[in-house]
Amino acid sequence: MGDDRAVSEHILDELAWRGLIAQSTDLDALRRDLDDGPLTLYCGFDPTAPSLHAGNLVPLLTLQRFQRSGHRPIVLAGGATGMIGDPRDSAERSLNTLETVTDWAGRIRGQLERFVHFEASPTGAVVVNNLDWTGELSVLDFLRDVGKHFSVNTMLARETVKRRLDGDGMSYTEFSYLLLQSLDYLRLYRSERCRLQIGGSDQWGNIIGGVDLVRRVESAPVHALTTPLVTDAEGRKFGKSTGGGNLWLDPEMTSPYAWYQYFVNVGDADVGRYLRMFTFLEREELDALAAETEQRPGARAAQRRLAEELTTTVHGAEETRRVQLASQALFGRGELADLDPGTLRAALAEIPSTTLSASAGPTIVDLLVETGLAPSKGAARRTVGEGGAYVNNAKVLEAEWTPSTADLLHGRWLVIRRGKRHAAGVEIRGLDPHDRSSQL
RNA sequence: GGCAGGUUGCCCGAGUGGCCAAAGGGAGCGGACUGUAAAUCCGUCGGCUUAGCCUUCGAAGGUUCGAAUCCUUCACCUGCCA
Repeated sequence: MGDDRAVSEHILDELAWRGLIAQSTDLDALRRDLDDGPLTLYCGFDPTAPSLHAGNLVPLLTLQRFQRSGHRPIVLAGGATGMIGDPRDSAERSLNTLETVTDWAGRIRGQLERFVHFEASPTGAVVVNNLDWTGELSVLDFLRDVGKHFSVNTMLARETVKRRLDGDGMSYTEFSYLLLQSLDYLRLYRSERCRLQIGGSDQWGNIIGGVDLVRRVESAPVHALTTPLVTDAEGRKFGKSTGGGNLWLDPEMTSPYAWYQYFVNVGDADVGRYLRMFTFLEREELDALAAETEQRPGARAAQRRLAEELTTTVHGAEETRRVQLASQALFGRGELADLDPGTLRAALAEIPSTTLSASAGPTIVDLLVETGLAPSKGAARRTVGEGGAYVNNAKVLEAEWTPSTADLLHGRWLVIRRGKRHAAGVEIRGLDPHDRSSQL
Protein backbone atom coordinates (compact mmCIF):
# COMPACT_ATOMS: atom_id res chain seq x y z
CA MET A 1 0.00 0.00 0.00
CA GLY A 2 2.53 2.75 0.60
CA ASP A 3 4.65 1.99 -2.42
CA ASP A 4 2.79 4.03 -5.00
CA ARG A 5 2.69 6.85 -2.50
CA ALA A 6 6.40 7.01 -1.96
CA VAL A 7 6.82 10.09 -4.08
CA SER A 8 3.56 11.80 -3.18
CA GLU A 9 3.11 14.51 -0.60
CA HIS A 10 4.13 13.88 2.97
CA ILE A 11 1.20 12.88 5.14
CA LEU A 12 1.79 15.74 7.57
CA ASP A 13 1.85 18.29 4.76
CA GLU A 14 -1.31 16.84 3.34
CA LEU A 15 -3.07 16.97 6.71
CA ALA A 16 -1.95 20.55 7.13
CA TRP A 17 -3.34 21.80 3.83
CA ARG A 18 -6.54 19.90 4.38
CA GLY A 19 -6.94 21.81 7.64
CA LEU A 20 -6.87 18.68 9.75
CA ILE A 21 -4.26 19.60 12.33
CA ALA A 22 -5.47 21.46 15.39
CA GLN A 23 -2.85 20.72 18.02
CA SER A 24 0.23 18.56 18.07
CA THR A 25 3.35 17.64 19.94
CA ASP A 26 6.66 18.30 18.17
CA LEU A 27 5.79 17.92 14.50
CA ASP A 28 9.41 17.64 13.34
CA ALA A 29 9.99 14.73 15.69
CA LEU A 30 6.81 13.10 14.46
CA ARG A 31 7.87 13.62 10.86
CA ARG A 32 11.18 11.88 11.51
CA ASP A 33 9.42 8.90 13.07
CA LEU A 34 6.94 8.70 10.21
CA ASP A 35 9.79 8.73 7.71
CA ASP A 36 11.49 5.83 9.48
CA GLY A 37 8.88 3.40 8.23
CA PRO A 38 5.42 2.25 9.20
CA LEU A 39 4.40 3.96 12.40
CA THR A 40 1.64 2.54 14.57
CA LEU A 41 -0.97 5.06 15.64
CA TYR A 42 -4.32 4.86 17.39
CA CYS A 43 -7.56 6.69 17.92
CA GLY A 44 -10.21 5.83 20.48
CA PHE A 45 -13.98 6.17 20.30
CA ASP A 46 -16.16 5.94 23.39
CA PRO A 47 -19.57 4.33 23.12
CA THR A 48 -21.70 7.22 24.35
CA ALA A 49 -24.47 6.30 21.89
CA PRO A 50 -25.40 3.24 19.82
CA SER A 51 -23.66 4.74 16.80
CA LEU A 52 -20.84 6.98 15.70
CA HIS A 53 -21.89 10.32 14.27
CA ALA A 54 -20.67 12.56 11.47
CA GLY A 55 -18.26 14.39 13.74
CA ASN A 56 -16.37 11.16 14.46
CA LEU A 57 -15.57 10.95 10.78
CA VAL A 58 -12.82 13.55 11.00
CA PRO A 59 -10.40 11.59 13.18
CA LEU A 60 -11.55 8.32 11.64
CA LEU A 61 -10.78 9.40 8.10
CA THR A 62 -7.51 10.87 9.33
CA LEU A 63 -6.62 7.44 10.62
CA GLN A 64 -7.38 6.11 7.16
CA ARG A 65 -5.18 8.76 5.57
CA PHE A 66 -2.29 7.59 7.71
CA GLN A 67 -2.90 4.01 6.66
CA ARG A 68 -3.01 5.00 3.00
CA SER A 69 0.34 6.66 3.38
CA GLY A 70 1.91 3.55 4.81
CA HIS A 71 1.25 3.48 8.53
CA ARG A 72 -0.55 1.08 10.81
CA PRO A 73 -3.82 2.19 12.46
CA ILE A 74 -5.35 0.85 15.63
CA VAL A 75 -8.99 1.68 16.26
CA LEU A 76 -10.02 1.47 19.86
CA ALA A 77 -13.56 1.02 21.10
CA GLY A 78 -13.85 2.48 24.59
CA GLY A 79 -15.68 -0.30 26.36
CA ALA A 80 -14.00 0.72 29.63
CA THR A 81 -13.75 4.49 29.25
CA GLY A 82 -17.39 4.47 28.12
CA MET A 83 -18.30 3.08 31.56
CA ILE A 84 -16.80 6.16 33.21
CA GLY A 85 -17.55 9.08 30.88
CA ASP A 86 -15.23 11.76 29.59
CA PRO A 87 -15.85 14.94 31.61
CA ARG A 88 -17.80 17.51 29.63
CA ASP A 89 -17.84 21.21 30.31
CA SER A 90 -21.53 21.26 31.05
CA ALA A 91 -22.28 18.72 33.74
CA GLU A 92 -21.73 15.27 35.16
CA ARG A 93 -22.82 12.44 32.89
CA SER A 94 -25.19 9.78 34.09
CA LEU A 95 -23.61 6.35 34.10
CA ASN A 96 -24.71 3.72 31.61
CA THR A 97 -25.00 0.07 32.55
CA LEU A 98 -22.40 -2.48 31.53
CA GLU A 99 -24.92 -4.12 29.18
CA THR A 100 -25.62 -0.84 27.42
CA VAL A 101 -21.97 0.11 27.07
CA THR A 102 -21.04 -3.36 25.87
CA ASP A 103 -23.82 -3.35 23.32
CA TRP A 104 -22.89 0.11 22.06
CA ALA A 105 -19.18 -0.71 22.02
CA GLY A 106 -19.96 -3.72 19.85
CA ARG A 107 -21.98 -1.67 17.39
CA ILE A 108 -19.36 1.05 17.21
CA ARG A 109 -16.63 -1.49 16.74
CA GLY A 110 -18.50 -2.81 13.70
CA GLN A 111 -18.67 0.69 12.25
CA LEU A 112 -15.02 1.42 12.97
CA GLU A 113 -13.90 -1.70 11.15
CA ARG A 114 -15.23 -0.40 7.88
CA PHE A 115 -12.86 2.56 7.84
CA VAL A 116 -9.54 0.76 7.92
CA HIS A 117 -8.10 -2.20 6.08
CA PHE A 118 -7.17 -5.42 7.80
CA GLU A 119 -4.93 -7.13 5.28
CA ALA A 120 -2.01 -9.10 6.69
CA SER A 121 0.80 -6.60 6.15
CA PRO A 122 2.91 -4.21 8.20
CA THR A 123 0.14 -1.62 7.80
CA GLY A 124 -2.78 -3.95 8.50
CA ALA A 125 -5.19 -2.42 10.98
CA VAL A 126 -5.90 -3.62 14.50
CA VAL A 127 -9.13 -3.26 16.47
CA VAL A 128 -9.07 -3.31 20.25
CA ASN A 129 -11.41 -2.65 23.16
CA ASN A 130 -9.90 -1.10 26.27
CA LEU A 131 -12.21 -3.11 28.49
CA ASP A 132 -9.97 -6.06 27.66
CA TRP A 133 -7.16 -4.70 29.82
CA THR A 134 -8.95 -2.23 32.07
CA GLY A 135 -11.77 -4.56 33.10
CA GLU A 136 -9.49 -6.94 34.95
CA LEU A 137 -7.26 -4.32 36.53
CA SER A 138 -7.42 -4.32 40.31
CA VAL A 139 -7.99 -1.11 42.22
CA LEU A 140 -4.70 -1.41 44.05
CA ASP A 141 -2.73 -2.04 40.88
CA PHE A 142 -4.44 0.89 39.23
CA LEU A 143 -3.70 3.27 42.08
CA ARG A 144 -0.13 2.11 42.46
CA ASP A 145 0.91 1.62 38.84
CA VAL A 146 -1.08 4.32 37.12
CA GLY A 147 -2.27 6.81 39.71
CA LYS A 148 1.17 7.36 41.18
CA HIS A 149 2.29 8.99 37.93
CA PHE A 150 -0.37 11.65 37.94
CA SER A 151 -0.21 14.89 39.86
CA VAL A 152 -3.54 16.10 41.12
CA ASN A 153 -2.16 19.63 40.94
CA THR A 154 -1.73 19.25 37.20
CA MET A 155 -5.10 17.62 36.75
CA LEU A 156 -6.83 20.44 38.60
CA ALA A 157 -5.28 22.93 36.23
CA ARG A 158 -7.02 21.40 33.19
CA GLU A 159 -9.57 23.66 31.55
CA THR A 160 -12.46 21.23 31.72
CA VAL A 161 -11.82 20.52 35.38
CA LYS A 162 -11.55 24.20 36.21
CA ARG A 163 -14.81 24.99 34.51
CA ARG A 164 -16.54 22.16 36.28
CA LEU A 165 -15.15 23.19 39.65
CA ASP A 166 -16.46 26.68 39.03
CA GLY A 167 -19.83 25.16 38.22
CA ASP A 168 -21.55 22.12 39.69
CA GLY A 169 -18.39 20.25 40.52
CA MET A 170 -17.23 16.88 39.34
CA SER A 171 -17.29 13.36 40.71
CA TYR A 172 -14.16 11.38 41.45
CA THR A 173 -15.31 8.97 38.75
CA GLU A 174 -15.07 11.48 35.93
CA PHE A 175 -11.95 13.01 37.43
CA SER A 176 -10.31 9.61 36.93
CA TYR A 177 -11.17 9.40 33.26
CA LEU A 178 -7.86 10.90 32.23
CA LEU A 179 -5.98 8.05 33.89
CA LEU A 180 -7.89 5.39 32.03
CA GLN A 181 -7.34 6.92 28.62
CA SER A 182 -3.67 7.52 29.46
CA LEU A 183 -3.34 3.89 30.43
CA ASP A 184 -4.63 2.92 26.98
CA TYR A 185 -1.77 4.73 25.33
CA LEU A 186 0.74 3.05 27.63
CA ARG A 187 -0.75 -0.40 26.95
CA LEU A 188 -0.73 0.13 23.20
CA TYR A 189 2.81 1.45 23.31
CA ARG A 190 3.93 -1.67 25.12
CA SER A 191 1.99 -4.25 23.14
CA GLU A 192 1.90 -2.64 19.68
CA ARG A 193 4.74 -0.11 19.77
CA CYS A 194 2.07 2.53 19.16
CA ARG A 195 3.70 5.95 19.12
CA LEU A 196 1.02 8.33 17.93
CA GLN A 197 -2.44 9.02 19.24
CA ILE A 198 -4.88 11.16 17.30
CA GLY A 199 -8.35 12.42 18.18
CA GLY A 200 -10.65 15.41 18.15
CA SER A 201 -9.27 18.62 19.61
CA ASP A 202 -11.51 18.14 22.66
CA GLN A 203 -9.37 15.09 23.42
CA TRP A 204 -6.11 17.01 23.59
CA GLY A 205 -5.88 16.94 27.36
CA ASN A 206 -6.56 13.23 27.56
CA ILE A 207 -4.12 12.45 24.78
CA ILE A 208 -1.36 14.50 26.36
CA GLY A 209 -2.02 12.64 29.61
CA GLY A 210 -1.09 9.46 27.80
CA VAL A 211 1.98 11.01 26.20
CA ASP A 212 3.23 12.04 29.64
CA LEU A 213 2.52 8.64 31.13
CA VAL A 214 4.48 6.81 28.42
CA ARG A 215 7.31 9.27 28.83
CA ARG A 216 7.46 8.80 32.60
CA VAL A 217 7.09 5.04 32.65
CA GLU A 218 8.91 4.03 29.50
CA SER A 219 11.13 7.06 28.95
CA ALA A 220 9.86 7.00 25.38
CA PRO A 221 8.89 10.07 23.39
CA VAL A 222 5.51 9.46 21.76
CA HIS A 223 3.37 11.81 19.73
CA ALA A 224 -0.06 13.41 19.76
CA LEU A 225 -2.11 15.05 17.03
CA THR A 226 -5.64 16.41 17.12
CA THR A 227 -8.11 17.28 14.40
CA PRO A 228 -10.13 20.48 14.67
CA LEU A 229 -13.71 20.67 15.80
CA VAL A 230 -15.59 21.22 12.56
CA THR A 231 -18.05 24.08 12.47
CA ASP A 232 -19.91 25.73 9.63
CA ALA A 233 -19.54 29.34 8.54
CA GLU A 234 -21.91 30.41 11.31
CA GLY A 235 -19.92 28.59 13.95
CA ARG A 236 -22.48 25.86 14.43
CA LYS A 237 -21.17 22.44 15.28
CA PHE A 238 -20.88 20.27 12.21
CA GLY A 239 -23.15 17.28 11.81
CA LYS A 240 -26.21 18.60 13.53
CA SER A 241 -28.95 18.08 11.00
CA THR A 242 -31.23 20.99 10.25
CA GLY A 243 -33.77 19.53 12.61
CA GLY A 244 -31.20 19.76 15.37
CA GLY A 245 -30.49 16.06 15.80
CA ASN A 246 -27.22 14.30 15.22
CA LEU A 247 -26.23 12.78 11.91
CA TRP A 248 -25.58 9.14 12.76
CA LEU A 249 -23.64 6.61 10.73
CA ASP A 250 -26.17 3.92 11.59
CA PRO A 251 -28.68 3.81 8.69
CA GLU A 252 -31.42 2.89 11.15
CA MET A 253 -30.85 6.13 13.04
CA THR A 254 -30.16 8.45 10.10
CA SER A 255 -31.35 7.15 6.75
CA PRO A 256 -28.82 7.22 3.91
CA TYR A 257 -31.24 9.52 2.10
CA ALA A 258 -31.24 12.02 4.98
CA TRP A 259 -27.48 11.70 5.26
CA TYR A 260 -27.03 12.43 1.55
CA GLN A 261 -29.46 15.32 1.64
CA TYR A 262 -27.65 16.94 4.56
CA PHE A 263 -24.49 17.24 2.49
CA VAL A 264 -26.27 18.34 -0.66
CA ASN A 265 -27.56 21.24 1.45
CA VAL A 266 -24.20 22.36 2.79
CA GLY A 267 -23.62 26.08 2.23
CA ASP A 268 -21.27 27.41 -0.43
CA ALA A 269 -19.10 28.94 2.27
CA ASP A 270 -18.45 25.53 3.85
CA VAL A 271 -18.37 23.07 1.00
CA GLY A 272 -14.76 23.57 -0.07
CA ARG A 273 -13.46 23.10 3.44
CA TYR A 274 -15.63 20.01 3.97
CA LEU A 275 -14.41 18.48 0.71
CA ARG A 276 -10.83 18.86 1.86
CA MET A 277 -11.52 17.39 5.27
CA PHE A 278 -13.94 14.61 4.44
CA THR A 279 -12.88 13.29 1.04
CA PHE A 280 -9.76 11.86 -0.52
CA LEU A 281 -10.04 13.99 -3.65
CA GLU A 282 -6.76 15.45 -4.85
CA ARG A 283 -5.97 19.13 -5.09
CA GLU A 284 -6.66 19.49 -8.82
CA GLU A 285 -10.13 18.03 -8.45
CA LEU A 286 -10.89 20.20 -5.45
CA ASP A 287 -9.71 23.28 -7.34
CA ALA A 288 -11.98 22.36 -10.23
CA LEU A 289 -14.95 22.00 -7.91
CA ALA A 290 -14.15 25.31 -6.23
CA ALA A 291 -14.08 27.00 -9.63
CA GLU A 292 -17.37 25.35 -10.52
CA THR A 293 -18.96 26.62 -7.31
CA GLU A 294 -17.70 30.08 -8.14
CA GLN A 295 -19.01 30.13 -11.70
CA ARG A 296 -22.21 28.13 -11.46
CA PRO A 297 -23.15 28.03 -7.80
CA GLY A 298 -26.70 27.00 -8.63
CA ALA A 299 -25.50 23.69 -10.01
CA ARG A 300 -24.23 22.72 -6.54
CA ALA A 301 -21.61 20.50 -8.16
CA ALA A 302 -19.35 20.62 -5.09
CA GLN A 303 -22.21 19.80 -2.71
CA ARG A 304 -23.33 16.89 -4.86
CA ARG A 305 -19.82 15.55 -5.00
CA LEU A 306 -19.38 15.92 -1.24
CA ALA A 307 -22.66 14.11 -0.63
CA GLU A 308 -21.74 11.37 -3.07
CA GLU A 309 -18.30 10.83 -1.55
CA LEU A 310 -19.49 10.81 2.02
CA THR A 311 -22.48 8.60 1.38
CA THR A 312 -20.24 6.14 -0.44
CA THR A 313 -17.76 6.22 2.41
CA VAL A 314 -20.41 5.45 4.98
CA HIS A 315 -23.09 3.47 3.16
CA GLY A 316 -21.37 2.10 0.07
CA ALA A 317 -21.60 2.75 -3.65
CA GLU A 318 -24.80 0.83 -4.22
CA GLU A 319 -26.79 2.63 -1.56
CA THR A 320 -25.41 5.94 -2.82
CA ARG A 321 -26.70 5.16 -6.28
CA ARG A 322 -30.18 4.44 -4.89
CA VAL A 323 -30.20 7.60 -2.84
CA GLN A 324 -29.09 9.71 -5.79
CA LEU A 325 -31.83 8.28 -7.98
CA ALA A 326 -34.38 8.89 -5.26
CA SER A 327 -33.17 12.47 -4.87
CA GLN A 328 -33.45 13.03 -8.59
CA ALA A 329 -36.95 11.62 -8.70
CA LEU A 330 -38.19 13.56 -5.68
CA PHE A 331 -36.48 16.87 -6.45
CA GLY A 332 -36.86 16.63 -10.21
CA ARG A 333 -38.97 19.10 -12.09
CA GLY A 334 -40.80 16.32 -13.86
CA GLU A 335 -44.22 14.97 -13.02
CA LEU A 336 -44.09 12.30 -10.39
CA ALA A 337 -46.81 10.50 -12.33
CA ASP A 338 -44.39 10.11 -15.23
CA LEU A 339 -41.98 8.05 -13.17
CA ASP A 340 -42.23 4.36 -13.88
CA PRO A 341 -43.41 2.19 -10.98
CA GLY A 342 -39.99 0.69 -10.36
CA THR A 343 -38.28 4.07 -10.05
CA LEU A 344 -41.02 5.42 -7.84
CA ARG A 345 -41.01 2.38 -5.60
CA ALA A 346 -37.23 2.60 -5.28
CA ALA A 347 -37.38 6.30 -4.46
CA LEU A 348 -40.03 5.79 -1.81
CA ALA A 349 -37.94 3.04 -0.25
CA GLU A 350 -35.31 5.66 0.59
CA ILE A 351 -37.58 8.09 2.41
CA PRO A 352 -39.84 7.61 5.44
CA SER A 353 -42.85 5.69 4.25
CA THR A 354 -45.98 4.26 5.70
CA THR A 355 -48.95 2.19 4.64
CA LEU A 356 -52.51 3.30 5.17
CA SER A 357 -55.80 1.60 4.58
CA ALA A 358 -58.08 3.28 2.08
CA SER A 359 -60.99 2.88 4.45
CA ALA A 360 -59.35 5.25 6.92
CA GLY A 361 -60.23 8.14 4.63
CA PRO A 362 -57.10 10.09 5.60
CA THR A 363 -57.01 13.87 5.29
CA ILE A 364 -53.85 15.77 4.44
CA VAL A 365 -53.43 16.39 8.16
CA ASP A 366 -53.57 12.65 8.85
CA LEU A 367 -51.12 11.98 6.05
CA LEU A 368 -48.60 14.48 7.41
CA VAL A 369 -48.82 12.99 10.89
CA GLU A 370 -48.82 9.34 9.78
CA THR A 371 -45.70 9.85 7.67
CA GLY A 372 -43.93 11.58 10.53
CA LEU A 373 -43.58 14.80 8.56
CA ALA A 374 -45.50 16.63 11.27
CA PRO A 375 -45.20 15.90 15.00
CA SER A 376 -48.86 16.58 15.77
CA LYS A 377 -52.10 17.36 14.06
CA GLY A 378 -51.85 20.94 15.19
CA ALA A 379 -48.45 21.24 13.56
CA ALA A 380 -49.81 19.55 10.44
CA ARG A 381 -52.69 22.03 10.23
CA ARG A 382 -50.22 24.86 10.62
CA THR A 383 -48.11 23.48 7.80
CA VAL A 384 -51.17 23.33 5.55
CA GLY A 385 -52.15 26.85 6.57
CA GLU A 386 -48.64 28.10 5.79
CA GLY A 387 -48.79 26.62 2.32
CA GLY A 388 -46.10 24.08 3.06
CA ALA A 389 -48.03 20.89 2.38
CA TYR A 390 -47.80 19.10 -0.94
CA VAL A 391 -49.17 15.90 -2.37
CA ASN A 392 -47.40 14.68 -5.49
CA ASN A 393 -45.75 18.10 -5.80
CA ALA A 394 -49.10 19.92 -5.80
CA LYS A 395 -49.75 22.33 -2.96
CA VAL A 396 -52.68 21.46 -0.69
CA LEU A 397 -54.30 24.36 1.12
CA GLU A 398 -57.25 22.80 2.94
CA ALA A 399 -56.79 20.77 6.08
CA GLU A 400 -59.81 18.65 5.19
CA TRP A 401 -58.44 17.72 1.79
CA THR A 402 -58.63 13.99 1.09
CA PRO A 403 -56.94 12.18 -1.77
CA SER A 404 -59.08 10.70 -4.50
CA THR A 405 -58.26 7.58 -6.46
CA ALA A 406 -57.09 9.79 -9.30
CA ASP A 407 -54.36 11.16 -7.06
CA LEU A 408 -52.77 7.77 -6.49
CA LEU A 409 -49.58 7.27 -8.47
CA HIS A 410 -49.79 3.93 -10.25
CA GLY A 411 -52.92 3.23 -8.32
CA ARG A 412 -51.46 3.15 -4.84
CA TRP A 413 -48.79 5.69 -3.94
CA LEU A 414 -48.80 9.25 -2.71
CA VAL A 415 -45.75 11.42 -2.23
CA ILE A 416 -46.34 13.77 0.71
CA ARG A 417 -44.04 16.71 1.22
CA ARG A 418 -43.59 19.32 3.96
CA GLY A 419 -41.67 22.31 2.78
CA LYS A 420 -39.12 21.99 0.04
CA ARG A 421 -37.06 19.17 1.38
CA HIS A 422 -39.02 16.84 3.60
CA ALA A 423 -40.75 14.12 1.64
CA ALA A 424 -42.40 10.88 2.63
CA GLY A 425 -44.26 8.13 0.85
CA VAL A 426 -47.63 6.61 1.55
CA GLU A 427 -48.93 3.39 0.10
CA ILE A 428 -52.71 3.11 0.14
CA ARG A 429 -53.90 -0.44 0.67
CA GLY A 430 -57.22 -2.16 0.44
CA LEU A 431 -58.65 0.00 -2.25
CA ASP A 432 -61.81 -1.59 -3.64
CA PRO A 433 -61.47 -1.71 -7.44
CA HIS A 434 -65.27 -1.68 -7.79
CA ASP A 435 -65.68 1.41 -5.72
CA ARG A 436 -66.66 4.08 -8.17
CA SER A 437 -66.61 6.92 -5.69
CA SER A 438 -63.72 9.25 -6.14
CA GLN A 439 -63.12 9.69 -2.44
CA LEU A 440 -61.13 7.14 -0.56
C1' G B 1 -24.63 28.11 60.07
C1' G B 2 -27.03 33.51 59.27
C1' C B 3 -29.23 37.12 55.67
C1' A B 4 -31.11 38.11 50.72
C1' G B 5 -32.69 36.50 45.99
C1' G B 6 -34.04 32.89 42.43
C1' U B 7 -36.43 28.15 39.83
C1' U B 8 -41.40 30.35 33.60
C1' G B 9 -42.49 27.11 27.22
C1' C B 10 -36.38 24.04 22.97
C1' C B 11 -32.84 28.21 25.05
C1' C B 12 -32.60 33.27 27.13
C1' G B 13 -36.11 36.24 29.51
C1' A B 14 -40.81 39.52 31.00
C1' G B 15 -44.88 38.64 33.91
C1' U B 16 -46.89 39.83 41.55
C1' G B 17 -54.76 37.55 41.73
C1' G B 18 -58.89 37.63 36.39
C1' C B 19 -57.58 41.04 29.84
C1' C B 20 -52.10 34.59 30.53
C1' A B 21 -51.26 29.14 26.52
C1' A B 22 -48.24 33.43 29.24
C1' A B 23 -44.53 40.00 26.41
C1' G B 24 -39.71 40.23 23.93
C1' G B 25 -35.36 37.88 21.77
C1' G B 26 -32.86 33.46 19.83
C1' A B 27 -33.27 28.66 17.70
C1' G B 28 -36.74 25.72 14.91
C1' C B 29 -40.58 25.36 11.18
C1' G B 30 -43.33 27.29 6.60
C1' G B 31 -43.68 31.00 2.63
C1' A B 32 -41.48 34.77 -0.82
C1' C B 33 -36.75 35.69 -3.44
C1' U B 34 -32.80 32.36 -5.20
C1' G B 35 -29.69 27.65 -6.48
C1' U B 36 -32.43 21.78 -2.21
C1' A B 37 -26.89 27.91 -0.54
C1' A B 38 -26.26 32.58 2.29
C1' A B 39 -28.51 37.20 3.37
C1' U B 40 -33.27 39.57 3.60
C1' C B 41 -38.55 40.07 4.26
C1' C B 42 -43.32 37.83 5.87
C1' G B 43 -45.75 34.23 8.74
C1' U B 44 -45.68 30.43 12.50
C1' C B 45 -44.10 28.43 17.00
C1' G B 46 -48.22 23.23 23.97
C1' G B 47 -52.09 19.42 22.70
C1' C B 48 -57.00 17.96 21.00
C1' U B 49 -62.75 15.45 18.56
C1' U B 50 -60.18 23.50 17.40
C1' A B 51 -65.61 29.61 17.32
C1' G B 52 -64.81 24.97 22.37
C1' C B 53 -61.96 21.91 25.54
C1' C B 54 -57.48 19.82 28.00
C1' U B 55 -52.42 20.11 30.09
C1' U B 56 -48.27 23.63 31.23
C1' C B 57 -44.95 28.53 34.70
C1' G B 58 -39.25 23.55 40.24
C1' A B 59 -42.55 19.47 43.52
C1' A B 60 -46.67 18.61 46.79
C1' G B 61 -50.58 20.74 49.47
C1' G B 62 -53.71 25.10 50.71
C1' U B 63 -56.47 30.12 50.32
C1' U B 64 -59.93 32.10 46.51
C1' C B 65 -65.67 32.41 42.39
C1' G B 66 -60.73 32.56 39.96
C1' A B 67 -53.42 31.48 41.01
C1' A B 68 -47.45 31.53 36.94
C1' U B 69 -48.84 35.39 40.44
C1' C B 70 -50.96 34.76 47.72
C1' C B 71 -49.86 30.97 51.97
C1' U B 72 -47.34 26.21 53.86
C1' U B 73 -43.84 22.37 53.31
C1' C B 74 -40.02 20.12 50.30
C1' A B 75 -35.99 20.03 46.50
C1' C B 76 -32.37 22.58 43.88
C1' C B 77 -29.56 27.11 42.49
C1' U B 78 -27.28 32.16 43.20
C1' G B 79 -25.31 36.37 45.86
C1' C B 80 -23.68 38.63 50.80
C1' C B 81 -21.98 37.54 55.91
C1' A B 82 -19.62 33.76 59.14
